[in-house]
Amino acid sequence: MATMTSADLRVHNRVRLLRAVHDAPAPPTRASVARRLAIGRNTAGTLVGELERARLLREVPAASTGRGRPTTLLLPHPEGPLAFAVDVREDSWTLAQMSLGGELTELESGEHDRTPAVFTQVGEAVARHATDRLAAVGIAIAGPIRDGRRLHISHLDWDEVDLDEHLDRAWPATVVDNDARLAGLAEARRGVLRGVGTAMHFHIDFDIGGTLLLAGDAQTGAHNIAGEFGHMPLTGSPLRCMCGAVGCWSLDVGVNALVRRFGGPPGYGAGRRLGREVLRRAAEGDAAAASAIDDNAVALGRGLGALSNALDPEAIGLSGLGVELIRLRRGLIEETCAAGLMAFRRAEAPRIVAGTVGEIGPLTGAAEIAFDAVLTPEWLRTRF
Amino acid sequence: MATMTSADLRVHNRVRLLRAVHDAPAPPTRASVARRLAIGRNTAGTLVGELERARLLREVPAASTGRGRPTTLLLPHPEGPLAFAVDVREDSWTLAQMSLGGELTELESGEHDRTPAVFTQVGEAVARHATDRLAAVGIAIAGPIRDGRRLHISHLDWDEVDLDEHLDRAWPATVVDNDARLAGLAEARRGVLRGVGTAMHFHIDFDIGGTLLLAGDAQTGAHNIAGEFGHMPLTGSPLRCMCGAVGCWSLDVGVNALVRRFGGPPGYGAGRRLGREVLRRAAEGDAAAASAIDDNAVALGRGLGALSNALDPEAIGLSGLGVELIRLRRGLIEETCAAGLMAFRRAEAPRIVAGTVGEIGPLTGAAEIAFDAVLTPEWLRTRF
DNA sequence: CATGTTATGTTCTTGCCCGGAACAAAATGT
DNA sequence: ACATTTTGTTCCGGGCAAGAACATAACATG
Repeated sequence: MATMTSADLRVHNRVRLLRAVHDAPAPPTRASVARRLAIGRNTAGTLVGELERARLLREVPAASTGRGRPTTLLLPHPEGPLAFAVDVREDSWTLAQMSLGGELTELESGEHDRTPAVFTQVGEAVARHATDRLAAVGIAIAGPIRDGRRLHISHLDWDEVDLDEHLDRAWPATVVDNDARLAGLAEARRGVLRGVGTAMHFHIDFDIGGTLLLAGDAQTGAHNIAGEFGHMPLTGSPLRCMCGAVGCWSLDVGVNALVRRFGGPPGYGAGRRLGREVLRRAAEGDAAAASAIDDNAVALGRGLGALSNALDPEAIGLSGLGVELIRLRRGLIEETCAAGLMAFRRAEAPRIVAGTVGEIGPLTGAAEIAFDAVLTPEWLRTRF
Repeated sequence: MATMTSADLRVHNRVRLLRAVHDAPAPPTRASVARRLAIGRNTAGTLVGELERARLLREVPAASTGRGRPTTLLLPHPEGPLAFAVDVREDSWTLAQMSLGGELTELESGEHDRTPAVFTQVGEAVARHATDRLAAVGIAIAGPIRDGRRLHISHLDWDEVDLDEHLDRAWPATVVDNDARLAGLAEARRGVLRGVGTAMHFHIDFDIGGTLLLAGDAQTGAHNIAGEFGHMPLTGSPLRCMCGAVGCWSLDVGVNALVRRFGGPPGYGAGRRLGREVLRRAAEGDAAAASAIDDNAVALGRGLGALSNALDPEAIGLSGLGVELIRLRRGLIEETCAAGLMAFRRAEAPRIVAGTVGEIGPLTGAAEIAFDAVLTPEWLRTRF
């Protein structure tokens, strides 16, 4: 709750208005935003006028919907700020841009050599596409990012890579976060978890990562490394995990569990292929594959039940392999989840839902945190 | 982010000022509050004057601390609002009052018959002490409270008791919450977790309950039943828990685990005595008792490590039996916690700290949530 | 003991903000 | 053609916090 003078009030309302435009599922009208924010038509007129002169919004006549004087649609200004989003996966990366309102456009993608040199590569791509419209960059990385800079990515053998040493000083304002958390944030802002007050989201890839989502924001923890739900001993596995702990949930859920089961080849590209292969064989009736999928679903459900007792979500989103598991084994997941719930919770169990943002979840989330840095009083002040 | 007119600004700042007085560890001076809120001395003067006329604050000359014109101390007004707090335990209850600033005074206590009739009893006690200063009542109850009204308390055999049927219509504004969560809230507001951005707190009694504390607020979940961390399968127990799930952490941590180990008598009063007895015998060198304490500490540490991976707290508070466990077995708890942490977290493990609020934690937390209902623009408007 | 220093309180002015009222404008419905 | 509905626009009024200047009450210094 920051200090407020009457001048700050204007800034505050400008931010609210821009945030309303950004968060709307479709471009809203000036009149609807005024109603939504509970401000007068006169005030809305003033605010929109200022934001248009600041090249943040553009007004175009709206198609009339009935009686009454027609109003205008609020669109991002053609010279308005853009957020860049980068998704750094285990062997490739993608660069995209998002404009106010959430429209995402892919700009470029590439492979990388699994060393931090990828950041130089990405930096060059950013420089190629950057214009003076670029306001902030968000980066999604498949691993924990302590304090927003120190990377510990076991599957790339990055133990404590300091991001600041790899981001050129010429980089624009940059925020970095974990891909699973950003996938969850994307669902909370623009997907199936929109409007849910308390939600959990899990992104299931090789292992399982996730985030607690409260009122559309992802919980980060004290060192920005919250969300490693996959490294809790929820399913009784006796194995030691490569994270250093024993019995991690991730040993039983995700592609790695399938790879271990079928003695597949190591290596992440190969593992991903094997994962798809197992899904395909299960669909064709292969009993061993089906049983592996069953085990994955059961382990997933057990963990979801346990975590629901602790965090009481209204809904649980799943992405990555989780979408397939819901499609193939919804009943099994829900049953095992219910079995893990305290009895009195079972009547009102959390909804388990498949993410709707899809593979661009991390990219979308990265763009959202970049915009979060833009839609602030501080940034807005630079524009006036 | 609510609507704001310039008139709301004044209300907003009145709330901020009162909140600053309430949250301060000791009565603050007018000048210090002005600095803290970053408002001018003139504005502070106006605000304090208004709040004094509204019988919310009283100003008394402050002892001078050095050079400069002496300022005034901001104290609760002698006719100002009071919050009542009730702690309903398994066989007894306590009623206390809190004034602005956090001073807690016990008013009355009693036994009860383990039926919801306790609420009638408590209601009569509240009526005995209520004056027109009473602004809100907070109640702490040892069990989950779904949606703030439906109670599921297994050890009292309350399956789905509707609180609204037992709270007389004449009751003042009342908020109800779980005792473990409120104990954590008390530590976050007035105890060892004050100022910690992300914290977990666990109240260890017969079993273990807790809460995630974010910026001094307790996470409630979608149905107000978050925090049942004790009902996650974190320690590999094969037993079925009376909650309906299997392998709950609470089966291995808390007084119930000691009772089961020593085949002690059922019943909560007896269990509590046995718990103290085991602690005493362990202190006297009894090997079986010491081993039981060890097992409790090990199970506690394992769970804390697992949960820290997921939630990344800066500090973990413990109350109830947890205070004794820290005193007797800090090393063991920290070791097993570290073993459950992902390796890269071990260098910066969460601090494990004993609560400092003590047995009045639930009562203090209940008073805090009652004051939370008072220190709002809405309530304040009724006072002007 | 007189004077300077420091921190705070008080008063007045100024710039800004939002809401409300009244009116204008642009569409639909009859 | 005219009423109705919804929105945009203009102007005014009440209100707020900041800043400057001054007043005040303590301590510090010699």
